[in-house]
Amino acid sequence: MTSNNSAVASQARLQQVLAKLKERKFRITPQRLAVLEALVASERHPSVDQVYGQVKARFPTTSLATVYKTVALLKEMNEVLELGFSDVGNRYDALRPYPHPHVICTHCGRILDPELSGLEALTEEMSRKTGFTIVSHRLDFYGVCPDCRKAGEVH
Amino acid sequence: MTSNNSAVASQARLQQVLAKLKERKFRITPQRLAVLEALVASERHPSVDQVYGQVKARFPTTSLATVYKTVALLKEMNEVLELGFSDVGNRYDALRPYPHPHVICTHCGRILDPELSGLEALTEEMSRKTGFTIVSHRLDFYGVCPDCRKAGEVH
DNA sequence: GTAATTGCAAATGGTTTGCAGCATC
DNA sequence: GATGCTGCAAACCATTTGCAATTAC
Repeated sequence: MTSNNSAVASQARLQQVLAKLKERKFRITPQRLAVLEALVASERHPSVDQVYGQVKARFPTTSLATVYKTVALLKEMNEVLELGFSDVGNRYDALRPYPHPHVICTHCGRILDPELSGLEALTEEMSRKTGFTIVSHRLDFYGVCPDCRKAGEVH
Repeated sequence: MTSNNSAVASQARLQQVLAKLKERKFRITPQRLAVLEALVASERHPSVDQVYGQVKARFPTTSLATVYKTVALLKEMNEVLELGFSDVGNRYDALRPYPHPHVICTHCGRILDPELSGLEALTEEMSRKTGFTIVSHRLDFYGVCPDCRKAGEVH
């Protein structure tokens, strides 16, 4: 069921982004479509290289530069969220292209997107204490996921 | 007073890091000392290039590579916090080398380090909802600081 | 004296760019 | 048919690395 749900969700998201591209009179080329599909198909916050790998499987002539250009275009349209990690480089989230919290497992690299109810209060506290008008944020937690912890305990 | 206080604080911090270097039998070269002093003197979360600039003013022969190597050493010793920004590159904080929240003004680039009381609760919520053991985090808010907002209103 | 550190120059790796040819609209 | 897009190769830029000469201990 989960896989069906996310397949449906990514289909909807794909159509949404395609509509915005057309609206802005950008062309829907096969390469662009493939990049978009790869981005939207994954909950995994893929890297450009991972996207490139998937795209090349279907369109072997596709170049890495085209993937970069498409990602840059989507970034500019605010249709993809870029997550820069100094150790592991840039990751992308085209399903939720707005700031949201992440938890990253430092052992297996998995990234989850939990909902946190306390974030608004924290933003408010920040704004009150500094006088800043807060526009955006980045919140990542690092730790060990239950699976990796279990695996570690065995030894 | 504020400038005196921070001068005292950075002196103390400098001695602390020097002690740890000696303890680990690392040599205190003039270049290393200058890099350390530059790092510790600034509340501004400087880049490697900015540190290099300051160091070169006192030791013109110093190379950029040496600055990188010193920063890498301090990073490995957990005596400096690296803040990677995908747009503006890496910034360093040797005064508070542990995870803590930041607010970045998207207009003037200023970075503040406020204390947030609600962060522990949020970490706890995250841990409870995902089952992760949380080890570390990264929390940045982006917005406009009071000064820049005022400047903007004038026009 | 010896092992660590420096400084140089070359290498690296992820990303961007210029441009000729091609494909979408 | 015109304009935008692709793919290639070269350019970029921050960071890292190899190594001979230097220096802290």
